[in-house]
Amino acid sequence: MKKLASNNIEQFREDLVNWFIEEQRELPWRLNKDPYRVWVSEIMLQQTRVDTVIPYYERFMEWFPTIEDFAEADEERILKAWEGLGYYSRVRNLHSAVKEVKESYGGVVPNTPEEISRLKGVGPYTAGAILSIAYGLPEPAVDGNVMRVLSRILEIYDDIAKPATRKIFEQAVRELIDHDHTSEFNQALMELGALICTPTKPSCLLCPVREHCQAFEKGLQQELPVKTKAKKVKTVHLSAVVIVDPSGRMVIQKRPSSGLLAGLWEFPNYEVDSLEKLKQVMARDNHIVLEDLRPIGKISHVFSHLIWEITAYEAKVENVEQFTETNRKIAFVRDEDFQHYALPVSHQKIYEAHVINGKQ
DNA sequence: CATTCGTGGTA
DNA sequence: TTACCAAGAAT
Repeated sequence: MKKLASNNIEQFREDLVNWFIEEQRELPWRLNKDPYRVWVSEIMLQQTRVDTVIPYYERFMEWFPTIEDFAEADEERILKAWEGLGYYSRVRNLHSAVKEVKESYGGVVPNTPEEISRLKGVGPYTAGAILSIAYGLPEPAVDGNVMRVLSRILEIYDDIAKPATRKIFEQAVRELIDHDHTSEFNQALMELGALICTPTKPSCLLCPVREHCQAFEKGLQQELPVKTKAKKVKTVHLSAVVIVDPSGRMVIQKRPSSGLLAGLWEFPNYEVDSLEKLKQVMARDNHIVLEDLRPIGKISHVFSHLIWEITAYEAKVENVEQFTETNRKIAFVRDEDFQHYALPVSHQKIYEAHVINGKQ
């Protein structure tokens, strides 16, 4: 790793911060520096694109304008606020942490690294982001953008896929950060990564700090950062069924409170590969006989580490209340109730297939 | 440290 | 179509 010459650090800070002040995007979480608003934005932005987050963030702030509003919300409401964003443990952890701030910190987001890092869902990046953006403290906020940008500027070859590498970049930021403009400096590194110093084909000729960049000087932009490849994911075949009765009620069940898609609702489903096996399993486990059962579609759900290949069925029964399930909460809902439950995208597609099927 | 945790966009 | 990616944290 090369270091910037000490007499150039000051110029680097000035070039970077001035560029950010001039060129930053207008984003809803930049309206003010309310620590709660900054906090929510940082949680939503974890592994999630800015364009995706914007509408979720604006609705979230309408539903829960203050820490008190969110602390008082119930689980179904917070999951509904997050429906479609992914990584649902984020909103459960945020809810737990916000309640903790209300009860233990008088509703004021703590402003020390030790205290803020104790909050659920607040890791090294988010702690640094809130402390530097909302409170002006000179703490590093190292995300994927920052590692990419600084790997190029400082010619750092450490593998950014390795957890230990983050510490290298945190130390670099501690040496570089502008103590008088911590918010702008940290956001500028990320904004530069998003707008100029992109993963492929960076716009170096538009870069405000290319004079300070080792990779630009040596033509190494495409070689950095170093990042090892991820392994490919496995596939699981599922059969899911929309059980509906003459009154229009459907059966949904709540997923466990931890693990994949925790706490979301879904149509009953099993890891079986045929209509007959689905009937057998549901007769055994749910004490319901599905006689009028037919396929309505195939849905693929791609996760980070897993793929579901779902065969969707519709089953017409006399009374959905025949369905029992010992391990999970269940609900019998009509179309007008359906919107109050948060479902994963694949099960929303199953519902769409059911609706389309009914119109034919 | 490696794996688990979503979703939609893009080359 | 495949692979990678996008303001990471918990386990």
